[in-house]
Amino acid sequence: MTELRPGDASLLRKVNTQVTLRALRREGVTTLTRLGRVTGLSRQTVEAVLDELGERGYVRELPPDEGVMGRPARRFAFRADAGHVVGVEVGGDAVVAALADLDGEVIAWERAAVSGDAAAHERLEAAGRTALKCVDGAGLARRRIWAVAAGTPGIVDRTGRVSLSLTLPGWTGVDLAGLAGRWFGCTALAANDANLAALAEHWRGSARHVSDLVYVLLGHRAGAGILIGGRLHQGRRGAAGEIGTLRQVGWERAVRELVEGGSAAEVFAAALAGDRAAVRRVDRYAEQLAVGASALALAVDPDLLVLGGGHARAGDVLLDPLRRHLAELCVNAPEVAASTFGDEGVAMGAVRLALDHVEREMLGL
Amino acid sequence: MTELRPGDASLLRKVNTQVTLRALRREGVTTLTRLGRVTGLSRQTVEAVLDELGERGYVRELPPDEGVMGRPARRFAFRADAGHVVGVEVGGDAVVAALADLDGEVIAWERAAVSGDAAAHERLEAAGRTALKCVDGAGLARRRIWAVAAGTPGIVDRTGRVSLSLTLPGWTGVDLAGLAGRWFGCTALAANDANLAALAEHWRGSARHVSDLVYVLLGHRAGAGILIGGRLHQGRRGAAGEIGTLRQVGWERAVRELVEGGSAAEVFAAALAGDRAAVRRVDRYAEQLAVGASALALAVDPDLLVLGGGHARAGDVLLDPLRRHLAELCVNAPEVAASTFGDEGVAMGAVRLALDHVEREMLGL
DNA sequence: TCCACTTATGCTACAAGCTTACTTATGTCG
DNA sequence: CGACATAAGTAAGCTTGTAGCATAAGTGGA
Repeated sequence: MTELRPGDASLLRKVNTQVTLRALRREGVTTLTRLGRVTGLSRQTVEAVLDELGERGYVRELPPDEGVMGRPARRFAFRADAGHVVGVEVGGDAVVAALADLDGEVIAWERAAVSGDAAAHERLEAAGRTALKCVDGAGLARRRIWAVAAGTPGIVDRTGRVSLSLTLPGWTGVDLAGLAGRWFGCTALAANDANLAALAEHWRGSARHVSDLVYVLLGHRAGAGILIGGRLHQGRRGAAGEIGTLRQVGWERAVRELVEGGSAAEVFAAALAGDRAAVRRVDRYAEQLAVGASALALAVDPDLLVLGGGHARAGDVLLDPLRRHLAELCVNAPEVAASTFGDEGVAMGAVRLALDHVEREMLGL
Repeated sequence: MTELRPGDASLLRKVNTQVTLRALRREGVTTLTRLGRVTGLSRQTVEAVLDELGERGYVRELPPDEGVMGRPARRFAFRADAGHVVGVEVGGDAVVAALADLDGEVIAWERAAVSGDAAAHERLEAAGRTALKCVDGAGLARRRIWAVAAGTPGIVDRTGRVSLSLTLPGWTGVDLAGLAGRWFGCTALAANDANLAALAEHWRGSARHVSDLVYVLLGHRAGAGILIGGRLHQGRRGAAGEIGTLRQVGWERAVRELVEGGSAAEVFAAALAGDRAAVRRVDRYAEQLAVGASALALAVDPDLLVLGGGHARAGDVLLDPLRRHLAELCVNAPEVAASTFGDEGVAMGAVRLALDHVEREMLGL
């Protein structure tokens, strides 16, 4: 269970700092008195906390509002530009980097194509170059980056090493987090791409008001990420959700079969237009996906199943047959929704992961 | 995420009460000074906390030790007999009740046979009777029971209602927690049997030092329970782990096929003796189980897979082929262990669930 | 029997953090 | 320019915590 430490008075301050900071960020620009009301803390306490946060650079005082009754209130705001994070997707055929401030507002995107059979060092170099370009292009000093996170296909262990990659050449064994740390000389994290995309959906996507979530990433390959209690569940070796590798489930084969008759986009378009053969092909794909998806759904019993990745852009052409097949297989199938992010989900999730780390640090563990 | 409340000084006291209580229970009979050292709190604080706990009846002061150097130290002990809980398994063909004190030491067991096709009200009556007999037989006043928990096959929702039972007649829709609450007029909880057995293994069984765990219950029917981060994961509707119902997995059929040639115990015994046909039969059973087990393992990537229920008593005769088939199916299969509890696992888990509730209450939220 | 030694207790002083109540400052509005 | 509204500032007091030191209550040996 959770380790529990004895608390002295400073613990109180930590808790109340956390409470105040959250309220301030939720409310936006706010007055002292209002913060007191909202948090349930006394004005004095809020003031003391804000002073401290101001000294540390996280909070700024604004000039008082004019034209209102009574003595002008002191106004405060969270300094979202106090620090920044970078989230990177290191994918099979592209690298996507996002630069974001502490509010998670993305300031700049940067993309680069990478060959599917590029060697590991080429892929890494492309990732680093793209991340740096993203920051430099935004005119931000590199030392302003507090954390970096990277997402990539394959199994990534807790230290951020790729412990197994079946799709990218030479990728197994790469210490992705370790190498990403050198880009800006800051802490770096790495995780499986589907896991990060799940995080993004929970943060700002289709799964905002949900606590247990299964995310299925469909594209050149299929993978899954799991959130339980709003937190990433990675498993002992980071392999949680890798059910697609089970032979009986056969996601790999399903993807291959789908694109036998042309590109996936073409098949979906034809099905949408009413082409019988394409409809059957999509239905067959959905049926095969449903086997793995229902296994995940039955194992986890999530509040929501989100479909993301390239194929999810097909929308209901794919989702409706999938829902049908799921209902056949599951006792009570979960709701199914499409991802709200396009091909930016993984990078967004990486931003969220980096922010999680920064926010923990910000308050001293 | 977790709701975060502002803290005043009383929060500190709560935290330190928790810390002190845990240390006291871990150490057994202990002196004031020692508790201070162990917890990292000052002796004064520990004393104040212990005074309070003494008044509430949770802690007792013992006469000082004799024959040691120096001034005799005041000695304290947790009063495990301050309250009691009852854990009940309401199974297909039997009811098992356990009475335990606050340390989780079982004071009395009580069992009763129930017909597999008994009506719901008969089964409930048998359960109530058994629970009451267990307490009465131990000479304990019924009002000393602070909480009851019950485990049963089928899907049990968060309120403790059986929302789906495929094996017990009339069982679907029974408000098990609500009815169990009347036995002793105290709070009552209910959950799926495999979930509770998983809890028991993590508490005092094979999974003590593990945080993510999949428990597979094998007997007349097959079910699974999942622990993540040491906590029960029940899912949206309490159906997490119900992968056995997936047709492709076919646990129900596997169980049927195993016992075609005689009772399960006979088949396992024959296999152990070297009977070729029995060995093949067990291997086939293991192979079929492995499909579902590997799906769970790939979905959750647990630290450990525990096998329990009647068939797990077969031991390595069943476990070894299962390990073999799992290794074939999983990228990196988890370790597999047999349950340490016989047919008492579910009731033990129910005891743990009830204790969890009591311990939360003991400290005020 | 008595005295030195050991160890824990009891007491006092004080610091951190939070709250409440009251006074004062600084605007707007008629 | 005075009344009113609103929030800031100030001071006292409570709870909970820690630290240091004198004191109590045993053991053990001369």
